[in-house]
Amino acid sequence: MSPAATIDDDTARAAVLQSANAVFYARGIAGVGMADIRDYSGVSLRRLYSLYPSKRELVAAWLTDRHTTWMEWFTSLVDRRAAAGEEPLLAAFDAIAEWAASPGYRGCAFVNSAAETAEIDDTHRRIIAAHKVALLTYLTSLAADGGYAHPERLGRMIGVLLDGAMVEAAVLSSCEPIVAAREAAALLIEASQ
Amino acid sequence: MSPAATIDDDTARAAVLQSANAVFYARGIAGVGMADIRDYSGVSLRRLYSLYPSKRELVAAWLTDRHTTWMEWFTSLVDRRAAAGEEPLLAAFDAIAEWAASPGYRGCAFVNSAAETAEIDDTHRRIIAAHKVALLTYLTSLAADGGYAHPERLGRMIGVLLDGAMVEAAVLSSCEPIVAAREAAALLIEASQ
DNA sequence: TTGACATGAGAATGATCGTTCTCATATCAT
DNA sequence: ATGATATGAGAACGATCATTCTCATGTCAA
Repeated sequence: MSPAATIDDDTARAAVLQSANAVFYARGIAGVGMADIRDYSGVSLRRLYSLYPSKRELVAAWLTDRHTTWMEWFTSLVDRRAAAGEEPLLAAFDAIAEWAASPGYRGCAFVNSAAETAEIDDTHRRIIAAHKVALLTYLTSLAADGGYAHPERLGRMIGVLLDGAMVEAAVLSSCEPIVAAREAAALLIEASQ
Repeated sequence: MSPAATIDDDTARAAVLQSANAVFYARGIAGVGMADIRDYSGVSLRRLYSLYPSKRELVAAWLTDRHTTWMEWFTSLVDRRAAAGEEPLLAAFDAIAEWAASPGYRGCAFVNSAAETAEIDDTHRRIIAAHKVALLTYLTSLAADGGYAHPERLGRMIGVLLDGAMVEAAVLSSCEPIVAAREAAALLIEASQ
C-alpha cells in the first residue's frame, strides 16, 4: 500500500513548492514550464503530475504556500523590529525596503501573478485577493494595537502605501518610493494620534 | 513609388495601435497573438509585420502610445476637476476612481506589463519606468503649483498612494482602496500646508 | 526468487504561436 | 492594355509547452 519511492510525497511536494516559488517569482508563471519545475526540483514529470494534476493546480498550491510563508516572513520581521522599539506600522516599510534591496526583487508575487491574465483563473484570483485582505487585516490589527483612532482606516491607508511602494520599487528599480511611503505613513500615524 | 494600398500606413498603424491597446490591456501581452491583432484591426499579418517587424516592437509601440494617451486622459481629467474648484492632487484620485469603476478595469497597464517577465525586454522596461517618472513629475508639478512645502516629497507620496490605489482596486475589485488613498492624500496635503 | 506494481527518463502528442512564404489579385506607370 | 510591383488571405514552418504514454528499472510481499 505504501509507495515504493525513495522520496515520499510530502518531501517531493516540498521540493516542488520551493522550486516553484523560486522560479515562478523570478520569471513569472508564463515564463516557466513544467519541465523547468522538474529540472529545478528533481521531481520527474510523472510524479509532478501525480502530485499536482495540472499547472493551474500547481500555481494555486504555490500561491497558497507563498501566502503563508510571506506572511510569516513579514510579520516576524515586523515583530522583531517592534520588539526593538520601532513603531510596528513603520517597521512594515523597513521590512519591504530590506526585501526590495535584495537581489532578484521583483515586487509583490501576488500582484505580478494577477497581471498574468492568461495564466490565472478565478481560483487564483481568490487566493490573491485573500492575501491582500489578510495583509490589510494584519496592518489594521497593528493600528488597533497602537491605540490609534480609526485603526481600520489607518490600516487601509498603510496598506495602499505598502502596495504602492512595492510596485514602484520594482518598476523603478529604486527604494526611493519605499522611503517616501514610509514618510507618508509617519505623517498619517501622527495625524491619527 | 507610392503604395497601391487602399489604406495608407499611418491609418493602418493607428488601427493596429488602437486594437493593441484594447486587447493587450484586457488580456495581457502573453494572452494576445499577432493573429488576434490582425482579426481585431483588420490589418493583414503581412502588413502588420511590415509596420512592426516583430511582436516586441509592436508592444514597444503600444506602450509608447499608451503613455501618451493615458497621460493626456489623466491630466485633462485632473485639469477639468481643478477648474471646477477641486484640489488637483485630490482630483487625481477621483480620476482613478472613475476609471476603476468602469467595466474592464484591470489596473495600470504599465504595472501589468512589467509583471509579464517573459514578454518584456529592457526597452519595454525603460518605457514603463519613464511613464512612472513622467507621472511623478506631473504630480510634483501639481504640488509645486499648489504652493505646498516640499512639493517633490509630496508628489512622491501622492504617487505611491496612486499606484497602490490602482493595484489594490484591481486585485480586490473594489474602489475602497482608492477612497482610502484619497483620504490619506488629503491628510498629507494638510500636513504640507 | 518471483511476480505485481510504482517509478523515472524521456519520447510522443496535440495545441498554440511568432514569423515567413505562396500565390492569386489588384494597382499603377507606360 | 500590359508588365512590374505591392497587397491580402491564409498555408506552412519551427519552436515551445502542457500533458500523456512507453518502457526499462527498481521495490515490496510472498
